[in-house]
Amino acid sequence: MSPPSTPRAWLQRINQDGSRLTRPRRAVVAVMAAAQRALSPLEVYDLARAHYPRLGLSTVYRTLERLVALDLIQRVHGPDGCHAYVAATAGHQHVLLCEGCGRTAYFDGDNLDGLMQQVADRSGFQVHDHWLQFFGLCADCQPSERDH
Amino acid sequence: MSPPSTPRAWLQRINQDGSRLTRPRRAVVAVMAAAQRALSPLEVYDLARAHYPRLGLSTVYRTLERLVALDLIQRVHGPDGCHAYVAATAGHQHVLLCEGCGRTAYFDGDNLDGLMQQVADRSGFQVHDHWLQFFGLCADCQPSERDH
DNA sequence: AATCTTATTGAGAACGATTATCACTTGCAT
DNA sequence: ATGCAAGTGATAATCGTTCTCAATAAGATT
Repeated sequence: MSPPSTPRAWLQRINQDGSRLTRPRRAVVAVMAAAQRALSPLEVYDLARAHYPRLGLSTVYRTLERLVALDLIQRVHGPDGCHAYVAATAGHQHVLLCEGCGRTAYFDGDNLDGLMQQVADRSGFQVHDHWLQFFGLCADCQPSERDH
Repeated sequence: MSPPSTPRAWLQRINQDGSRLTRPRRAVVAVMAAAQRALSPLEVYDLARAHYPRLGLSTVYRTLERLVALDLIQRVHGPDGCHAYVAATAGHQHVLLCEGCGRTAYFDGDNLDGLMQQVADRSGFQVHDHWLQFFGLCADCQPSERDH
């Protein structure tokens, strides 16, 4: 049940959905499936025009929206921007975000069900979703001891 | 070391910082110190004009920014908007957000240090911050069994 | 291959939220 | 009371996102 990881598989999934396989979509998919980090719509636009120069910005927005709906990508919220997107992973995973370069990784969280239940009981809230995100610096963005 | 909870104490803190105690600031502080839920800048603007009608919107933005810097309020990120503010709490707390009305509560999270360490070891990231947020419906926003 | 239908597209306008500008005001130290 | 720098608000400028609509092209049908 893992989301497809190759552009080819993404395109199949789009097709299954009844959507057309257009060149603009191929370009956006190529970029998002290859991205190792969270990208803003504008970054996607710039990168995708390398594949298909007459791509329009509106189409990037529309396509990102659709890829989110298909669970192929997900939106990532950070302290600064809140409109970056990365390839999604299987199931409910938690995001680890590099504040230097935007690189993302996923990790399995602790089981938070107990805590959710406890909080629900105490607060009277019905808790039905959660975010757990870690922020830091990836290996490449850490100042090495020597550099100092 | 808990942040002050009365408007009076907030004003003292602003004063200590070397900032002037102006009427626009008093109006914004009055609103934020009383708010039980996350407010957008525009909402703050509307509410604060009840206290001081010739308040300008720019000043609201500037004041919110300053209150964040003083740790009196904090920015809350939600699935939809990312520009709402609530009164901050002592230390590192986690946010519980009502998706119906925006009401917020805080809870003490599990100790995530172990998980952070584990993730750091596996990923090579230096992890130095985290977010844990729960989303749900507060008691008032839950559809009661009868309403169905 | 030619045709048709309709989803999709891109250019540009429109929009809403945030930030910058700048002459004027006001807190507050003197 | 006075002076001055911090702060203010009206307005303009800017940014990211969404809307509009005529033109295009995917893919089914023949």
